[in-house]
Amino acid sequence: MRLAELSERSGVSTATIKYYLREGLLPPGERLTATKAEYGEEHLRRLRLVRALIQVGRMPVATAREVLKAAEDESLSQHLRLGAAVWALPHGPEPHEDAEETARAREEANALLDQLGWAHGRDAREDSPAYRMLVEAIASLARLGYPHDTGHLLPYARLASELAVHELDVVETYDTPGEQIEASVALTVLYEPVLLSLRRLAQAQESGRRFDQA
Amino acid sequence: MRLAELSERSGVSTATIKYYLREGLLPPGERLTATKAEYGEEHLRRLRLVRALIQVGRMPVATAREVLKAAEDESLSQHLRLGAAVWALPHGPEPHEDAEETARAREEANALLDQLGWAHGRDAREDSPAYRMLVEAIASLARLGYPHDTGHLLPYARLASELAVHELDVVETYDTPGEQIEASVALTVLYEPVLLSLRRLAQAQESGRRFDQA
DNA sequence: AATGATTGGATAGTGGCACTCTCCACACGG
DNA sequence: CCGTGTGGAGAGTGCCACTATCCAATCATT
Repeated sequence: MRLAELSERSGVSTATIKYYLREGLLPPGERLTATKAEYGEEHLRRLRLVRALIQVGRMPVATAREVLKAAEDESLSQHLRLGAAVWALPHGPEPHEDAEETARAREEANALLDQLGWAHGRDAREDSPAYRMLVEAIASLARLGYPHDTGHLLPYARLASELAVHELDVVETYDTPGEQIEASVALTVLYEPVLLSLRRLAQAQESGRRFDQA
Repeated sequence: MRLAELSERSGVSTATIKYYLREGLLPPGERLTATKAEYGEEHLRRLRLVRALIQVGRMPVATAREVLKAAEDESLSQHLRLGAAVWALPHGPEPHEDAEETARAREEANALLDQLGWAHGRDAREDSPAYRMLVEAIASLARLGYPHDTGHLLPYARLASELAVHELDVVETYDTPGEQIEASVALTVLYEPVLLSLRRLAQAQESGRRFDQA
């Protein structure tokens, strides 16, 4: 298929597809002549994945490129490739290293993770964006005087753990490593808005039940 | 305290505080003379909340203003004021109304919510950003051929529901409606990164357990 | 008083980013 | 053989969260 058809089938403008090609998010089509290139179904699929990463996952374009590169890098272990998307997901501001809440938040986070027995990569853990995101969120809660102790956090961690098991089960239904990687990237990113939107709907539901009893 | 002190205590530059004042995110200080204004502890607190909404909650400045306005609007019901932040949280792109997956995603979402008995505001539900976010996420999953049926989504909804109950319990520990509103805004926004980061850490943990068994 | 620094306020500018517009040479189709 | 369409490349656009610059008033110090 030509660029125009790729555009029509994906709902992405040709200008934007050209931009993604330039940025290396999409492999070039097969050049037929100087002015014609052929794109296949896998381009369409890749383009949809890219859109999902960028629009639904709110990932910067440069980051999406890194994720896709890591996912394709066969020299990395399956574990690292699976984690590529998680590592690159947007994660907000870095912790204020000079704030006193940050140090306490870090202790809180470590206590929580230790208690859960999430010892895997304990050394590397503090480098992870997700860890820093957790620390900053806890520090923000602390600054505003809201609860952020292990007791309040544990339910979240327990649920997160359940979800991870469930998600990896889904990933393992795919046969080839390549499919598993792509599934992991897609599910990590796409189930995030599912989870957030359901939480928000549940809050509305519960708040209505308590404060707006009809 | 003066603007400079407010800046120092909050870690936000004076230029940015002035910007927030201009944008109406922060009430003006008490003007003492033509060149002096006095800010109180409540300004500091409000500023920290604003920062949390914008930086941690990734909310646009204009949106944060709306949230805070709604939270203060005493003509609204407690239920609506509690929901202000949820309503305004960033929620990604609007569903492609002309895509066929969207219609099916909408059915899927309705089936799920009906099954959960989340009937509250069923009519208004489709207007809610969270609902549209859910539909778009399901449609994206469908486009990429990943599972998005009620069976897969139910666990997420169940967990979301647990969290909502837990969060509303915390909100109800505050005495005055004003405190409850602020707590609701802050907890909605700040527990979101907590949940996401824990999910990502749990994934890393679980993926390591399965694929990188040491 | 004189004076240099500081304050709050207004305005214009900056930088990052995701596109998007404009050209261009080429080539296919009638 | 010519109008339309194609893919490629570079510059431009629009948005947005700040941020830098001015300015007049006023405070702190001499």
